[in-house]
Amino acid sequence: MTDVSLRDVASRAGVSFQTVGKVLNGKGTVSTETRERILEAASELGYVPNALARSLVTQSTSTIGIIASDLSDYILARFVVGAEREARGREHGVLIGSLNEKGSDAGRYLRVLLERRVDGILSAAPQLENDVRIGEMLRGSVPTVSLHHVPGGGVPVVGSDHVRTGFLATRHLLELGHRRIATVRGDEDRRVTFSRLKGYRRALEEAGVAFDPDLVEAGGWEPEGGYGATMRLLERAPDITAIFSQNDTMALGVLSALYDRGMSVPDDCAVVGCDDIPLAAHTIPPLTTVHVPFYDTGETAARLLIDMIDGREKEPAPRTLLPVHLVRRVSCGGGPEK
Amino acid sequence: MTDVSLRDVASRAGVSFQTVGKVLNGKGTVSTETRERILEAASELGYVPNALARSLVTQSTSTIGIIASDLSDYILARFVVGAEREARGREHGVLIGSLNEKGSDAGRYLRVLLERRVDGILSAAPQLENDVRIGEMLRGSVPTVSLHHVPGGGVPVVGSDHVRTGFLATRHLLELGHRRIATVRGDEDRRVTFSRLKGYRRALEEAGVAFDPDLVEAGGWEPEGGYGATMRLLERAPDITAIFSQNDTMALGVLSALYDRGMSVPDDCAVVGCDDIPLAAHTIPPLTTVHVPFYDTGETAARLLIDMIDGREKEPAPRTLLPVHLVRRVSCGGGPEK
DNA sequence: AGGTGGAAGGCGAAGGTTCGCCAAAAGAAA
DNA sequence: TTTCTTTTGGCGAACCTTCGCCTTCCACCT
Repeated sequence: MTDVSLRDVASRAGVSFQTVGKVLNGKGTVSTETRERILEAASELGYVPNALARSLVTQSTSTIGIIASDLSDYILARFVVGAEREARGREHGVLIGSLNEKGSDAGRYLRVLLERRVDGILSAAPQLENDVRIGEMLRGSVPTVSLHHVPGGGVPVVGSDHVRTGFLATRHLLELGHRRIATVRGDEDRRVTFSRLKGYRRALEEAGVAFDPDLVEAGGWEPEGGYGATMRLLERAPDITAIFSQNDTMALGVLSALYDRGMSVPDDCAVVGCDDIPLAAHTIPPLTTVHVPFYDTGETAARLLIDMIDGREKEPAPRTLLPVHLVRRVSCGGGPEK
Repeated sequence: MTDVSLRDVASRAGVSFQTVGKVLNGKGTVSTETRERILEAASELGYVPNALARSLVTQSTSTIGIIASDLSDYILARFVVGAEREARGREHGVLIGSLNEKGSDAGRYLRVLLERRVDGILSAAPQLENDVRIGEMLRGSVPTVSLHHVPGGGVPVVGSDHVRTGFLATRHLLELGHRRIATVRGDEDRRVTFSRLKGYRRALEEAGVAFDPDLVEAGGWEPEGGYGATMRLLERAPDITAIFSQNDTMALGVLSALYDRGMSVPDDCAVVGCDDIPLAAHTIPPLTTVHVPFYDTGETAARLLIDMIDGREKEPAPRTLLPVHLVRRVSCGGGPEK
């Protein structure tokens, strides 16, 4: 790994290093003869341009930083993959950091990104949505796009329509004739919980079904929580005929609980999830759910961010919501497709 | 984002920029008085050191590059999270790229990493395990550690003991008294498939059960494949009493197939998976599986890589295998714990 | 008084690029 | 032949650090 520089190539080709630069970047005018001599020298020496030096002078690293929650969460990983692909397609590198659960290392990590002079930042860490300090930092640094709310605003958000997600799931159950529809919700400190709940209530209202707070139970996002919430619901309101789980992961627990209670899905109780993670298609029975376009969201966010960096996008929309749609499978009955 | 440099801080504090450098890096000797003046000026101006310029002179970026498969795969994501956490704990940044399925963009991406002068590379893309050209590139550049085989060798590999994985799963079934044990295997072009198959055969052999090629069926890693493979197995060998699925994802399909055939798990057929992905604990019934420490593997790989970069590790072991262990749940019967 | 030594801080170079500008040579027009 | 234009390629500066070395100043010792 003896680094070979423009100078080395130049001395081998018998020209100045600036001329080599011209050839390699296809700028300026150089005779075909010298050009070939230089190209040959470069390939013989195995020249690899030094992006560091370039960035230093151009004041741009062609790198975006992603601040992410735990990447082993499928949903987050999809965001990131979408964003990374888009960024790479646009000749941008991706510097990534996976935060701890509390997000308490976000400040330090953000600083690392700024030291490395990333051209922009993509925030994909919902645990930061109430963090005022981080919001402040994000607003005041490089161009930023977020996949979640940023306290204080000023940072464009790209996401999906969570209200509609809750609405579609609930309306589907209503259309199938259910009237006692329970919901297993996520954490109270997350906005998405309220949005999906709002969609649930809106659908009930439209159908003229009264909202019953007894039918809402916290499930904490994970299967265990879904299991426990279902058991409590069944205890409290044995007359429910359907459950809307505010994500597919909890729905796994919901299904387990119903199974353990000897209830058949969808006959004794219909279940609808949301997110449409891959194994939703492989639960027993396959889960009807609302598809949320995580990959596209990441892609869109990266596109917007890079447009902002390029200066192509001067007035980014403060919110971009991608559409969601219902995916009918078996857990609600009513046939796989309308 | 008007960048403020050492010079700016210096002129505000009335000293030379080199002195500011000394203070900020805690090197040299500077009087307490000037030090404070400098610190104050730096914080007033919001000085953020420029890692680019530093790297240029120190010839080290404190950055590792990760070449990864699709990050939305849980297993890969765990590797990456482990590696990233370890790297960050050791003050290293992570530049990541998620390859396409074929890995055909690996060459280009590798070049990007080299241009950015990463200090080392972590390869986590099994689709490259037969790619001779990439093997060549990896061997001849910066320090590298791989999570999969690299053609031509010369790159230390960190992984888990796949043979033992297959062995433990199969032995468990044998111990429970099964004799007709089928296995749903992964893709033929992947080494892990052969290793797990080898473990399966070894366990059979130790127990004095003859290997029957009819009991091996390809499942292509995904639930659909596991479903199809199970159906074919049931057709061909209706006397099987247990199935070892070479990953948990396919096991989902195995469970669905058995369910659709009206067979009860574990009474009519026991199922054991491997990998221990989170939802293995939440299938119906909960899946007995072999735990594979993906996070630790990533962590270990990053640790080794950074030790190599530091020069702390001169003769890395060509192979480091982390231990795996059986996790008993319900899908094999025999009680949750021994 | 002469000498020694340490603290404080400045200086110059280097690291590998990009970019604007200038000089020399070559070709075209007069 | 002279002059003008174009092509070709060199030059210097800038980007922001780190690092080794040097100077200055002051205190202390003999």
